[in-house]
Amino acid sequence: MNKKPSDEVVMAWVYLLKAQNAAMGHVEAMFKKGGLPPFSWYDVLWELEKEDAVGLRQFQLEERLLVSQYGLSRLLTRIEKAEYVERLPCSEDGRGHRVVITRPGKKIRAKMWEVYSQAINTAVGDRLSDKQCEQLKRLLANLVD
Amino acid sequence: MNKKPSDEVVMAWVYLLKAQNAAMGHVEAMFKKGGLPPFSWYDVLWELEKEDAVGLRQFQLEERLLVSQYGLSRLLTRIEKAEYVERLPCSEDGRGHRVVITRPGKKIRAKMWEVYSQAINTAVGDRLSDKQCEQLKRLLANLVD
DNA sequence: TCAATATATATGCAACTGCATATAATTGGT
DNA sequence: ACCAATTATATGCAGTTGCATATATATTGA
Repeated sequence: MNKKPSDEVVMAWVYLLKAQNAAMGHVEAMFKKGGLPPFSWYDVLWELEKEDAVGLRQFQLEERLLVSQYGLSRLLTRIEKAEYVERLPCSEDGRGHRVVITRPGKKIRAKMWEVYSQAINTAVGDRLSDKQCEQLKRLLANLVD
Repeated sequence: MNKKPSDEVVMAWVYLLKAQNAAMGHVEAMFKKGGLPPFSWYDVLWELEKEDAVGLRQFQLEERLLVSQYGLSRLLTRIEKAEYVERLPCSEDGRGHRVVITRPGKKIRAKMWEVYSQAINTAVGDRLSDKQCEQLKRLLANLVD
């Protein structure tokens, strides 16, 4: 026999959905208003920029991001079409490639961060103190595997 | 000049995304494993079941749920095709209709809740105490308009 | 060495979403 | 009563996703 979740648990779940929805709404609205690429491009570009010229294999990116294998494959195809990343042949493994950010890619990432950081402030920073954010992070961390 | 978000704010944002992703992953996996309709159907059925025979106008449902107008319109079309809801003509407003849950709809909602409630336990209840859930809810409530 | 298995990535298809706009009915002002 | 503006809902289209599977290369064990 399975235990029913307490009201507290259910409400936490409900507010997790609501909060994520609201916060993501702010961020996406500001991205669109800024005429920027979709939100999902940011994380890819940022992970790649941190590796600079070396880049990352696709499966490494996959580990770092919240995206499926095929989702990433197609996401990269789109970002590549916009010339913000390149898929370079990979000498040590013929199946894959190294994905690297381009110079325009770095440029747009910086531009996106301008908007993104402000959006995070709108969605979170203006609503919670640093102390509360720290507390929130600690609680949420328990929900992540 | 715009203020940069503090590290605490950024980390709270990051963990909001991660936690939502992980928690939703658990729920969707369990729904799929149970051969149940998509997750999004649940809230619709539940809101309607609470109104029983009276039902709700589409715009009322829209206010209660986290879904766009056209998203809801098509969601209802799909749920209606499965015969879990009906769109009845509306005497007092010829533009719309009353949406009501059917008997099979109530049946499947109950079945979905069996799985859903367990999934919420897996995603949240097994990971946070009631006190922590309460705290989490309070913090997240600040992020919702 | 070679077949079996595992890994890295891509893709056809169907379902779902956003955006803009369409359609239809209601309301308000004159 | 009439027309403009507003409200309720639907839909064409293009873009995005999940699922299952395909393709290609690498690795392992006999």
